[in-house]
Amino acid sequence: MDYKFDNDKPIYKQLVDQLKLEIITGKYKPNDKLPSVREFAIELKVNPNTVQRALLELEDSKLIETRRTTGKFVTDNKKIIDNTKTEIINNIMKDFFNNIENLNISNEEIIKYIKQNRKEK
Amino acid sequence: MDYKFDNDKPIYKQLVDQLKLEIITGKYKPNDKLPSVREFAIELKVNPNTVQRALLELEDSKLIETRRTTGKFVTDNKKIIDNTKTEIINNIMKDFFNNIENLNISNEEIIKYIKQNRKEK
Amino acid sequence: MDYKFDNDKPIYKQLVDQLKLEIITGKYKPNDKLPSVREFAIELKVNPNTVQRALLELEDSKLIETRRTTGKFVTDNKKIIDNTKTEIINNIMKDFFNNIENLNISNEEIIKYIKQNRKEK
Amino acid sequence: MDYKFDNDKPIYKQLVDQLKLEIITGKYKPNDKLPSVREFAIELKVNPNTVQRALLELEDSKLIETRRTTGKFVTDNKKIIDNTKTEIINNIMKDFFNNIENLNISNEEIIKYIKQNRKEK
DNA sequence: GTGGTCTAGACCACT
DNA sequence: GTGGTCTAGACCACG
Repeated sequence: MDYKFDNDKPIYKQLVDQLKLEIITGKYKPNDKLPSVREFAIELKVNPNTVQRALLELEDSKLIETRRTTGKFVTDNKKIIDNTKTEIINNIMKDFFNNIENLNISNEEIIKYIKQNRKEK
Repeated sequence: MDYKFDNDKPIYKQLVDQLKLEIITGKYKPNDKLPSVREFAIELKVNPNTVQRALLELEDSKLIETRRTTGKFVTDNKKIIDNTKTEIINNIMKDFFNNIENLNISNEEIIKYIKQNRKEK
Repeated sequence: MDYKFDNDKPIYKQLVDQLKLEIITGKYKPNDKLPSVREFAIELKVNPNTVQRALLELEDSKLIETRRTTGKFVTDNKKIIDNTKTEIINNIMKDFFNNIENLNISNEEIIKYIKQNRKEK
Repeated sequence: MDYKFDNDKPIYKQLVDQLKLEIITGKYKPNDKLPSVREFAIELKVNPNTVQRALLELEDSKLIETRRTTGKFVTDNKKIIDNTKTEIINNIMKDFFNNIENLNISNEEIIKYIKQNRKEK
């Protein structure tokens, strides 16, 4: 795992996004134990508080839960994970639609652009 | 014209984006005179410094130019406007591709989503 | 018996409260023998140290006593049990009064709320 | 205003509760500007980060909003404030009911206790 | 060893 | 001057 942070967004927010992604794509599975705050901090070379803040946000969104003194775990509620995934996709699409809204571009043109420029894996 | 600003982005940057859009979509045409900084400020209910900063950035990108004592005008260089448009579109698409990059979504699915959810005007 | 612990309070404290309740409500009667630390630990799926700590606190409050080599027993001093009960009730009421203290709610309203929402058994 | 913090709860949480109360009881009114983070910190003799954390939580619950560079303001959405008030009351009552649930106390007894012990203002 | 909280102090962008 | 972020480092309760 190799995270690089850019300067446009707060690190903790990038971390939230990154971890969300890893949970909804199954890299971290339900009930998996996350690395401890300290381990994360060392691995990512950031301050433990920064990690803590990111994990707090994930916990608020119910994607992870803290079991006292034993660590933090990915939720076992798959519905929450699925909902999160749908929500993320919808947000991405909504942002995208907003961005091109005023540019008078047809769906045809967008689709053409995608086919020409996006390589699938 | 009724702008609302959100708190996530600097106002001046939102202003830059808005004005860029109005130039490349032809709402402001080449050689049009822009409202004065003061007028903008009153209309948008923002600090004149904020307007000033936005216009400065537009001037840097050559989309507008200051003609001494008479005001600020949209460039008459259509190529610059066209390039800006292309650049904006490319950026939007790039951001979009980045956002969905790790979600394992095929082009097919994206196209389907667009057809189902984006209404053209 | 099926205990679930929440993460806001220390487990041992939740255990103390639970056991206190079972003593003052007569589920465990005076002179009853308690399960051993080990049995408790298995039944509740917690660390034996946690059980130990809870029982220690109960012993401090005189509600249970250790008889060497034979185990731990609920006190036979009914006055202690009664006092504990009164104390618990007073604490609950005191907390409750504190909580609503600044909300400008009259006794009338509280009583009405109770009548409407609390079903007795 | 004179806050004292106890040691049972995190300071930031006590601050959240305190401010919530002051908002729902109208001590801070809709659209009021809150003292700045730094002012709060000095007044309460805590670290600005602690204040920041509390205000963040209030913002999450929509009770306050941040207007960039100008400060933090009580929401102008009275519905949110009302809902918060109802929610707080319900939580207090729910906790109370839970606490006395196993004690076999009748509504009559509770009401009598309240009448005897709670002095209204 | 685990997370939670707090402090002190710094730097930054924005207006 | 305003809030936002981050670091370094400390202490605590819990199990």
